[in-house]
Amino acid sequence: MASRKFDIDRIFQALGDPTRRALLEKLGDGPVSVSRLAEPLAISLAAVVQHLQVLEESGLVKTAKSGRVRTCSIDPDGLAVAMQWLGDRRSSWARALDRLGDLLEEET
Amino acid sequence: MASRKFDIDRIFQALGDPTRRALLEKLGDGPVSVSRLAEPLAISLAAVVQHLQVLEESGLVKTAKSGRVRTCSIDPDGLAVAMQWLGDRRSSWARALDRLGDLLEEET
DNA sequence: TCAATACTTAAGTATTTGCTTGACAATCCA
DNA sequence: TGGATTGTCAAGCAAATACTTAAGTATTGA
Repeated sequence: MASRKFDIDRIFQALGDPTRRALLEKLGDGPVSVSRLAEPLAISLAAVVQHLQVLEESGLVKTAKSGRVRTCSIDPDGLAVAMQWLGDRRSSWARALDRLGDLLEEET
Repeated sequence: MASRKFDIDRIFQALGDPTRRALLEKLGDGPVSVSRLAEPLAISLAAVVQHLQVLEESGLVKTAKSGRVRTCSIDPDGLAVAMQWLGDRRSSWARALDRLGDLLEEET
Protein backbone atom coordinates (compact mmCIF):
# COMPACT_ATOMS: atom_id res chain seq x y z
CA MET A 1 0.00 0.00 0.00
CA ALA A 2 2.58 2.49 1.10
CA SER A 3 4.68 1.70 -1.96
CA ARG A 4 2.17 3.42 -4.23
CA LYS A 5 3.81 6.37 -5.79
CA PHE A 6 1.18 9.04 -5.99
CA ASP A 7 2.45 11.60 -8.35
CA ILE A 8 0.62 14.81 -7.61
CA ASP A 9 1.94 16.11 -10.92
CA ARG A 10 0.20 13.39 -12.85
CA ILE A 11 -2.99 13.79 -10.88
CA PHE A 12 -3.41 17.51 -11.44
CA GLN A 13 -2.20 17.23 -15.01
CA ALA A 14 -4.78 14.51 -15.61
CA LEU A 15 -7.49 16.74 -14.15
CA GLY A 16 -6.36 19.62 -16.35
CA ASP A 17 -7.89 18.16 -19.49
CA PRO A 18 -11.60 18.60 -20.23
CA THR A 19 -11.94 15.25 -21.99
CA ARG A 20 -10.48 13.44 -19.01
CA ARG A 21 -12.73 15.31 -16.60
CA ALA A 22 -15.68 14.32 -18.78
CA LEU A 23 -14.59 10.69 -18.50
CA LEU A 24 -14.36 11.01 -14.74
CA GLU A 25 -17.82 12.52 -14.53
CA LYS A 26 -19.28 9.70 -16.57
CA LEU A 27 -17.54 7.18 -14.37
CA GLY A 28 -19.17 8.86 -11.40
CA ASP A 29 -22.36 7.06 -12.38
CA GLY A 30 -20.64 3.71 -12.12
CA PRO A 31 -18.29 1.45 -14.08
CA VAL A 32 -18.40 1.79 -17.86
CA SER A 33 -16.68 0.04 -20.75
CA VAL A 34 -14.13 1.82 -22.93
CA SER A 35 -16.35 1.95 -26.00
CA ARG A 36 -19.31 3.31 -24.07
CA LEU A 37 -17.07 5.97 -22.60
CA ALA A 38 -15.92 6.89 -26.08
CA GLU A 39 -19.38 6.88 -27.58
CA PRO A 40 -20.46 10.47 -26.81
CA LEU A 41 -17.03 11.93 -27.54
CA ALA A 42 -15.96 13.36 -30.88
CA ILE A 43 -12.56 11.70 -30.81
CA SER A 44 -11.30 8.30 -31.82
CA LEU A 45 -11.44 5.29 -29.57
CA ALA A 46 -7.66 5.17 -29.51
CA ALA A 47 -7.57 8.71 -28.15
CA VAL A 48 -9.99 7.74 -25.38
CA VAL A 49 -7.80 4.78 -24.50
CA GLN A 50 -4.83 7.11 -24.24
CA HIS A 51 -6.75 9.41 -21.90
CA LEU A 52 -7.74 6.39 -19.82
CA GLN A 53 -4.10 5.39 -19.55
CA VAL A 54 -3.27 8.83 -18.19
CA LEU A 55 -6.13 8.57 -15.71
CA GLU A 56 -5.09 5.11 -14.63
CA GLU A 57 -1.43 6.04 -14.21
CA SER A 58 -2.44 9.00 -12.11
CA GLY A 59 -4.52 6.81 -9.81
CA LEU A 60 -7.82 8.45 -10.68
CA VAL A 61 -9.26 5.48 -12.56
CA LYS A 62 -9.04 1.73 -12.29
CA THR A 63 -9.66 -0.66 -15.12
CA ALA A 64 -10.09 -4.40 -15.42
CA LYS A 65 -10.47 -6.49 -18.52
CA SER A 66 -12.98 -9.27 -18.71
CA GLY A 67 -13.25 -11.03 -22.01
CA ARG A 68 -12.91 -8.42 -24.69
CA VAL A 69 -14.40 -5.66 -22.55
CA ARG A 70 -12.33 -3.37 -20.37
CA THR A 71 -14.41 -1.89 -17.60
CA CYS A 72 -13.33 1.40 -16.08
CA SER A 73 -14.24 2.83 -12.70
CA ILE A 74 -13.29 5.63 -10.36
CA ASP A 75 -10.24 5.02 -8.22
CA PRO A 76 -10.64 7.01 -5.02
CA ASP A 77 -6.95 7.17 -4.23
CA GLY A 78 -5.89 9.73 -6.79
CA LEU A 79 -8.83 11.96 -6.00
CA ALA A 80 -8.02 11.72 -2.32
CA VAL A 81 -4.46 12.84 -2.94
CA ALA A 82 -5.64 15.84 -4.93
CA MET A 83 -8.16 16.87 -2.29
CA GLN A 84 -5.67 16.38 0.46
CA TRP A 85 -3.08 18.54 -1.24
CA LEU A 86 -5.55 21.37 -1.67
CA GLY A 87 -6.96 20.93 1.80
CA ASP A 88 -3.56 20.91 3.45
CA ARG A 89 -2.71 24.21 1.84
CA ARG A 90 -6.01 25.93 2.31
CA SER A 91 -5.21 26.82 5.88
CA SER A 92 -1.78 28.23 5.16
CA TRP A 93 -3.17 30.14 2.21
CA ALA A 94 -5.86 31.58 4.43
CA ARG A 95 -3.20 32.77 6.83
CA ALA A 96 -1.32 34.36 3.97
CA LEU A 97 -4.43 36.26 3.04
CA ASP A 98 -4.89 37.42 6.59
CA ARG A 99 -1.40 38.86 6.56
CA LEU A 100 -2.15 40.51 3.30
CA GLY A 101 -4.90 42.49 4.98
CA ASP A 102 -6.59 45.08 2.86
CA LEU A 103 -3.49 45.49 0.77
CA LEU A 104 -5.21 44.10 -2.28
CA GLU A 105 -8.61 45.50 -1.47
CA GLU A 106 -8.25 48.01 -4.29
CA GLU A 107 -9.41 45.27 -6.59
CA THR A 108 -13.04 46.04 -7.35
CA MET B 1 -15.41 40.39 -10.72
CA ALA B 2 -18.17 37.90 -11.26
CA SER B 3 -17.45 38.33 -14.93
CA ARG B 4 -14.08 36.69 -14.42
CA LYS B 5 -14.16 33.35 -16.16
CA PHE B 6 -12.46 30.71 -14.12
CA ASP B 7 -11.05 28.13 -16.38
CA ILE B 8 -10.87 24.86 -14.51
CA ASP B 9 -8.53 23.59 -17.21
CA ARG B 10 -6.03 26.32 -16.51
CA ILE B 11 -6.32 25.87 -12.79
CA PHE B 12 -5.60 22.15 -12.72
CA GLN B 13 -2.98 22.46 -15.42
CA ALA B 14 -1.28 25.17 -13.39
CA LEU B 15 -1.32 22.89 -10.35
CA GLY B 16 0.15 20.05 -12.42
CA ASP B 17 3.63 21.53 -12.48
CA PRO B 18 6.00 21.06 -9.53
CA THR B 19 7.70 24.42 -9.99
CA ARG B 20 4.39 26.22 -9.89
CA ARG B 21 3.29 24.30 -6.81
CA ALA B 22 6.58 25.27 -5.19
CA LEU B 23 5.80 28.90 -5.97
CA LEU B 24 2.36 28.53 -4.43
CA GLU B 25 3.77 26.97 -1.31
CA LYS B 26 6.26 29.77 -0.91
CA LEU B 27 3.48 32.30 -1.35
CA GLY B 28 1.63 30.55 1.43
CA ASP B 29 4.01 32.30 3.82
CA GLY B 30 2.93 35.68 2.50
CA PRO B 31 3.52 38.00 -0.45
CA VAL B 32 6.92 37.73 -2.13
CA SER B 33 8.65 39.55 -4.96
CA VAL B 34 9.42 37.83 -8.25
CA SER B 35 13.17 37.74 -7.72
CA ARG B 36 12.86 36.32 -4.23
CA LEU B 37 10.54 33.66 -5.57
CA ALA B 38 13.10 32.80 -8.22
CA GLU B 39 16.04 32.77 -5.85
CA PRO B 40 15.86 29.16 -4.60
CA LEU B 41 14.94 27.74 -7.99
CA ALA B 42 17.42 26.37 -10.50
CA ILE B 43 15.77 28.05 -13.45
CA SER B 44 16.07 31.48 -14.99
CA LEU B 45 14.13 34.47 -13.77
CA ALA B 46 12.34 34.63 -17.11
CA ALA B 47 11.10 31.09 -16.62
CA VAL B 48 9.75 31.99 -13.19
CA VAL B 49 7.97 34.98 -14.65
CA GLN B 50 6.36 32.69 -17.21
CA HIS B 51 5.19 30.34 -14.47
CA LEU B 52 3.78 33.30 -12.58
CA GLN B 53 1.85 34.36 -15.65
CA VAL B 54 0.28 30.91 -15.82
CA LEU B 55 -0.61 31.11 -12.15
CA GLU B 56 -2.07 34.57 -12.50
CA GLU B 57 -4.11 33.68 -15.57
CA SER B 58 -5.50 30.67 -13.75
CA GLY B 59 -6.62 32.82 -10.82
CA LEU B 60 -4.32 31.15 -8.31
CA VAL B 61 -2.00 34.11 -7.84
CA LYS B 62 -2.36 37.86 -7.85
CA THR B 63 0.43 40.27 -8.55
CA ALA B 64 0.84 44.00 -8.22
CA LYS B 65 3.73 46.14 -9.28
CA SER B 66 5.03 48.89 -7.07
CA GLY B 67 8.04 50.72 -8.41
CA ARG B 68 10.27 48.17 -10.03
CA VAL B 69 9.14 45.33 -7.76
CA ARG B 70 6.29 43.02 -8.62
CA THR B 71 4.83 41.48 -5.50
CA CYS B 72 3.00 38.17 -5.80
CA SER B 73 0.44 36.70 -3.47
CA ILE B 74 -2.08 33.89 -3.27
CA ASP B 75 -5.42 34.50 -4.94
CA PRO B 76 -8.05 32.46 -3.12
CA ASP B 77 -10.48 32.41 -6.02
CA GLY B 78 -8.66 29.88 -8.17
CA LEU B 79 -8.14 27.59 -5.23
CA ALA B 80 -11.83 27.84 -4.38
CA VAL B 81 -12.77 26.80 -7.91
CA ALA B 82 -10.47 23.78 -7.79
CA MET B 83 -11.73 22.66 -4.40
CA GLN B 84 -15.31 23.21 -5.43
CA TRP B 85 -14.90 21.08 -8.52
CA LEU B 86 -13.47 18.22 -6.51
CA GLY B 87 -15.99 18.72 -3.72
CA ASP B 88 -18.96 18.80 -6.07
CA ARG B 89 -18.00 15.43 -7.46
CA ARG B 90 -17.14 13.94 -4.17
CA SER B 91 -20.75 13.11 -3.47
CA SER B 92 -21.30 11.23 -6.68
CA TRP B 93 -18.07 9.41 -6.06
CA ALA B 94 -18.89 8.83 -2.44
CA ARG B 95 -19.07 5.08 -2.72
CA ALA B 96 -15.68 4.91 -4.33
CA LEU B 97 -14.38 7.26 -1.67
CA ASP B 98 -15.14 4.90 1.15
CA ARG B 99 -11.47 4.11 1.28
CA LEU B 100 -10.48 7.73 1.68
CA GLY B 101 -9.96 7.39 5.40
CA ASP B 102 -7.33 4.69 4.99
CA LEU B 103 -5.44 6.76 2.48
CA LEU B 104 -5.39 9.94 4.54
CA GLU B 105 -3.88 8.08 7.44
CA GLU B 106 -0.99 6.63 5.53
CA GLU B 107 -0.12 9.59 3.35
CA THR B 108 2.42 11.88 4.90
C1' DT C 1 23.73 61.49 -13.35
C1' DC C 2 24.69 56.84 -13.76
C1' DA C 3 25.17 52.26 -12.51
C1' DA C 4 22.86 48.63 -10.25
C1' DT C 5 18.41 46.43 -9.54
C1' DA C 6 14.17 44.24 -10.90
C1' DC C 7 11.84 42.86 -14.02
C1' DT C 8 9.99 42.48 -19.21
C1' DT C 9 9.88 41.00 -23.85
C1' DA C 10 11.05 38.39 -27.76
C1' DA C 11 12.86 34.73 -30.21
C1' DG C 12 14.45 30.16 -30.40
C1' DT C 13 14.58 25.10 -29.05
C1' DA C 14 13.68 20.47 -27.15
C1' DT C 15 10.24 17.79 -25.26
C1' DT C 16 5.55 16.53 -24.27
C1' DT C 17 0.72 16.25 -25.40
C1' DG C 18 -3.48 15.13 -27.81
C1' DC C 19 -4.78 13.55 -31.51
C1' DT C 20 -4.91 10.77 -36.04
C1' DT C 21 -4.79 6.55 -39.04
C1' DG C 22 -4.05 1.84 -39.94
C1' DA C 23 -2.88 -2.69 -38.84
C1' DC C 24 -3.41 -6.11 -35.48
C1' DA C 25 -5.13 -9.15 -31.64
C1' DA C 26 -8.70 -11.36 -28.82
C1' DT C 27 -13.33 -12.62 -27.88
C1' DC C 28 -18.10 -13.57 -28.73
C1' DC C 29 -21.99 -15.68 -30.90
C1' DA C 30 -25.19 -16.88 -34.93
C1' DT D 1 -16.39 -21.54 -38.51
C1' DG D 2 -16.21 -16.90 -39.49
C1' DG D 3 -17.75 -12.31 -39.20
C1' DA D 4 -18.73 -8.68 -35.99
C1' DT D 5 -17.40 -6.55 -31.72
C1' DT D 6 -13.97 -4.61 -28.54
C1' DG D 7 -9.88 -3.15 -27.65
C1' DT D 8 -4.46 -2.67 -28.48
C1' DC D 9 -0.30 -1.01 -30.60
C1' DA D 10 2.67 1.82 -33.22
C1' DA D 11 3.96 5.54 -36.09
C1' DG D 12 3.40 10.17 -37.15
C1' DC D 13 2.04 15.00 -36.75
C1' DA D 14 0.66 19.74 -35.15
C1' DA D 15 0.33 22.42 -31.23
C1' DA D 16 1.44 23.43 -26.57
C1' DT D 17 4.85 23.52 -22.86
C1' DA D 18 8.97 24.59 -20.30
C1' DC D 19 12.65 26.21 -20.71
C1' DT D 20 16.86 29.12 -22.69
C1' DT D 21 19.52 33.48 -23.97
C1' DA D 22 19.81 38.13 -25.19
C1' DA D 23 18.35 42.60 -25.39
C1' DG D 24 15.33 45.67 -23.76
C1' DT D 25 12.62 49.15 -20.00
C1' DA D 26 11.72 51.28 -15.68
C1' DT D 27 13.19 52.48 -10.93
C1' DT D 28 16.16 53.29 -7.29
C1' DG D 29 19.79 55.30 -4.77
C1' DA D 30 24.60 56.85 -3.99
